[in-house]
Amino acid sequence: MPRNTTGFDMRSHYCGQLNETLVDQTVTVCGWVHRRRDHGGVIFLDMRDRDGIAQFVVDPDTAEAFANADRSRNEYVLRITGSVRLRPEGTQNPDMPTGMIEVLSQEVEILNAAATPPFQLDDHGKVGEEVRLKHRYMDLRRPDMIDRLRLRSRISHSVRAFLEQQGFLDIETPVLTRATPEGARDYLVPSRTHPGEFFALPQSPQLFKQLLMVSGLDRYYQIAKCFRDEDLRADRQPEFTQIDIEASFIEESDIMGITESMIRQLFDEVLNVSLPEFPRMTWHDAMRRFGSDKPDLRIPLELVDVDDLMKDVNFKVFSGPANADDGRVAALKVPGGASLSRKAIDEYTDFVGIYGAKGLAWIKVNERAKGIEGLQSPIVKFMDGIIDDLLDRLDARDGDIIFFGADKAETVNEAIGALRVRLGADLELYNQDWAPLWVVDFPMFETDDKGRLSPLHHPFTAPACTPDEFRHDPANALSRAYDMVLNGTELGGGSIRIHDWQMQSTVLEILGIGEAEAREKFGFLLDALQYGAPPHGGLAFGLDRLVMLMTGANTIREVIAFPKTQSAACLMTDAPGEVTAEQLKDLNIRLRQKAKKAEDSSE
RNA sequence: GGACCGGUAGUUCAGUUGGUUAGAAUGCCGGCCUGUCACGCCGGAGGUCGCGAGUUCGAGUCUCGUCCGGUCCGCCA
Repeated sequence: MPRNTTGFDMRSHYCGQLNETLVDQTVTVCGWVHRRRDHGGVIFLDMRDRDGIAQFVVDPDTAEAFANADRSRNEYVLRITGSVRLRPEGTQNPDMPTGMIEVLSQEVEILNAAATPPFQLDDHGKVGEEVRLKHRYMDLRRPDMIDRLRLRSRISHSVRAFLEQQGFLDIETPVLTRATPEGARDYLVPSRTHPGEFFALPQSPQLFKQLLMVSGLDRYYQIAKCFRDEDLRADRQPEFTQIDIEASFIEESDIMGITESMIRQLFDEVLNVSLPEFPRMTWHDAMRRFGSDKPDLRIPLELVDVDDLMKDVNFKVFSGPANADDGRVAALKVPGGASLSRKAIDEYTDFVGIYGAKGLAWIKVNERAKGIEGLQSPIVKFMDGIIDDLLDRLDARDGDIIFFGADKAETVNEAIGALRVRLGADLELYNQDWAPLWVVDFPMFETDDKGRLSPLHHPFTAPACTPDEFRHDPANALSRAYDMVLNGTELGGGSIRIHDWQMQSTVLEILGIGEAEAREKFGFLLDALQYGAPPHGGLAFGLDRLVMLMTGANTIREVIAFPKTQSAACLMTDAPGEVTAEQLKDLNIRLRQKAKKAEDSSE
């Protein structure tokens, strides 16, 4: 009997495990025909399974095996028994991990035939994502996809092992729960037993994990599915996965320390990367220096304030924001950027326009020694008298370009912050592979367009000041929230929570949630906070984004086995779908209009 | 809700100023081939040009609408 490394009887080895140490041994593998090369007198079968690809040779001497190999086509499922041997001199394939050996097949059993695949599974043809998603079970056979899912599994395993070792308990929380106001749009599930009422799928286990702290579970974690019915992006799916963590009797430094260790150990174990210390940056500094609350520190460019210089220039586009309370004039110097073409600059002007910027001023520093003559710019004529101060402050040198944003501070931050990231990518300015950091000292609230306060994090975040100070000036209060950022992506965020029911009531009141509504929607939380709630806090990581970064994928769809499209549909199952009239009746639901598909077919 | 890009053979794409029978590569099918590994050679099949209107003597090509996919803005506590 061959040594069996698979633990099951049907086969002895995975294809990827075959190597020189097995020469002269008889092995049995099961897998898919990756490719078949028929030379008339001899047939080569590249067999593929989860572990890799190996070459099998079928000879006419074994007539039955040869006939089955002859019948086989791509993606047929075969079971092959044969003996491992070194490939003849000159026929080794150094491009294949198993290329030193081949298996001379004695038995070829066709376990299942396969229709012609809808697309080529090898790396040699490009395939559109739409086709891949429709036949996702085929797409997932590709080694790239298997590798990403395998890495995802290793990541969640590493995280679980770390947290278990630190005494965190894996506790499941409900998926059918109640809708709470604020936040994202809920996915709703109608209740049959309570006609007219609905469950909501959780946007996160936030309230449950806080209640587990009230229960005294002390340290909780869960790899939990979360649901938000909002429009999608490359890094956003309607259902996504969080590594959710909460602990009691802790402060910011405790939870930040332990989760930073977790991420550092994860990168070490899975990628063999030792991450640098995570610097801490205040939200205010991040916005000022990078125009973003999740700065990509791989890019060595910074926004520089020049409001003071621009207050008196004869150029209203700059002097206006420079003198306005909510305005900002910021400069972004790109070393060597003077070589950018007019066309490229026009494209960047369009780009910042997406974020509401009305234009993009610039100065090319061609030859600084020549003074104004050495500068090329549509705006330099307005800079009389300040140009030297400006260039000194930016340490501008020959060959640099300086971009300017002047508008409301929020617009400048968004536009020039995005431009900074775009330039980093376009000009390949990255000076390190991994740039993690903590962003801290977030404001409690932001002001929405109607002048109301809304929470920057969520309404259970504790303020970083005394209750008296908080009530006196909530608009300027800072929170005890923290975000972990990696390469310009928010990996996770969390906070120390409010554990005092009066403070929680105050926050809800400031957010415009009246006592009656708070009682109705959050009554169970306010009650719980009165029954001995410990100080507690936690954090949640976006697992999909983490895996995306660690695998180098461009979208989180590449690290999710069965993702949805931008319109939140599944091309494989065709979900969502219609339901029968009986089902709707059971749920006490009548549709206001016919579904679109029905409408199309009836007209 | 909005901006932009795309939809032509199973797949990836080309298709000129609106003009004959819509092409290529790959895949697929058949034949040949005993050392290939994206095997090779010969032959063949394969198309509602996303869908619907309109303009025109004539539409893959122009116009409008619509559906689908993608990127982004808004949105995502």
